[in-house]
Amino acid sequence: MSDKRTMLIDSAKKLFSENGFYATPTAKIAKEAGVSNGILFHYFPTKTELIHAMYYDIKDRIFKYSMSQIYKEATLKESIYTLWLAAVEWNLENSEDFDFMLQFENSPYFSTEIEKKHEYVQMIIELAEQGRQQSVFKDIDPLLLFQIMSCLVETNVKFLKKNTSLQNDVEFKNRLFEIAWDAIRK
Amino acid sequence: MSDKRTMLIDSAKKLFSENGFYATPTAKIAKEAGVSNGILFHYFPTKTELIHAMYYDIKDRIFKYSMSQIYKEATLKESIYTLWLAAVEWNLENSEDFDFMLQFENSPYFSTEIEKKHEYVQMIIELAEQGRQQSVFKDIDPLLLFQIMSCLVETNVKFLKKNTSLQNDVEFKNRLFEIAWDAIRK
DNA sequence: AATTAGACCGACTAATCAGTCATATGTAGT
DNA sequence: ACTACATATGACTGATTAGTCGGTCTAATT
Repeated sequence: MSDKRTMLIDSAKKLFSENGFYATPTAKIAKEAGVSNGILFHYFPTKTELIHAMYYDIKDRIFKYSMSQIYKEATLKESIYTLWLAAVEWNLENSEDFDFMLQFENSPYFSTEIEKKHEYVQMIIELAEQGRQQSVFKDIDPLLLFQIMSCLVETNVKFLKKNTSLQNDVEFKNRLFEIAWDAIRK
Repeated sequence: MSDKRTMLIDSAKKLFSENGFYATPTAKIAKEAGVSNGILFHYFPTKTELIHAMYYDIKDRIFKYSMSQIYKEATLKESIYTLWLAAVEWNLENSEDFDFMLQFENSPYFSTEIEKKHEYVQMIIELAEQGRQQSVFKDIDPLLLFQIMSCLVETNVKFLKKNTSLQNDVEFKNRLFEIAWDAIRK
């Protein structure tokens, strides 16, 4: 994997999260990365392919991080808590990735088919199915449970980004988790 | 309020929800509305102002609809239920408005300052404040409570749009409401 | 030494698009 | 009949931008 390819993705991420991807010319991305315009299209034949590559790159990284946090002997609630916290903290620490994702997932570039394919989503859906069978979660579609958790994480991260003083407040974060937990538990 | 102005907004809504607003040229909007290119800029000096006008137009309409559903003697839970249901049903019935809103609220055109200005948002924030003071809701920022309700409505509408058979299932909708209610109640 | 292939450059182009402008018509007040 | 303003047109423009292309450089292979 080339150095320049990575630098292009990083620059794109930065500029996209600042101005959105429609207001970010490819030429500017190349300039920011300190490479030529032509090399961008050498690695990513179209701007769309660059954007898709970025999406998968981010999902992979958050998945790896989440998996590193989880442990096997945990109860269901503990697992959900760990995953919830991992998602919140990862998104706070990777703010540009978060902004990019928000924009991407609500743009015409995105479809639910793209989303469902990823192993990260599959893993959480399985967990939701488990909790439902054990009568711990409310009796609704596991995909919907996943989407509810996701949208709550999203809302919480947005809120914490605006209220920086609360970002390290463990007690507050626990209260936020209780909201999510009460929503899905029976 | 001119006829053509309304037609421009309607055409823009249709095209934006199909292709997104960056992929929709102003010329196409005018053509779809059956008016000249120039008149678009007579009513909306810039494309951005057209987009903002559409946002306020939609908020106004959902506000009016919600207010028509609510009644004064209702308990707090009843009021929240009515507002939640009104939002879900309105968004289901006004699918193009919903798609536009999703896109807009996650684009660089949008800011929380714009959101907070609207009386619809103000009204719900007040209700949230009320519930918090009465110890019915969890003890968190009313704005956050509003955003949590909004994101849950959003998720529910997205889900119902994909599962058309559930759209008229009152019992299912009640279960969806319980999720939202459990999330915010103490 | 000759060949090849991929990385790399940046000037260039073809197309697109937001917004302008000269012009014209309707219409309401004086 | 005159003024003034809102409504309307559509050809036009200046700026921007995704993607191309002709060509150079380097390093490995034959």
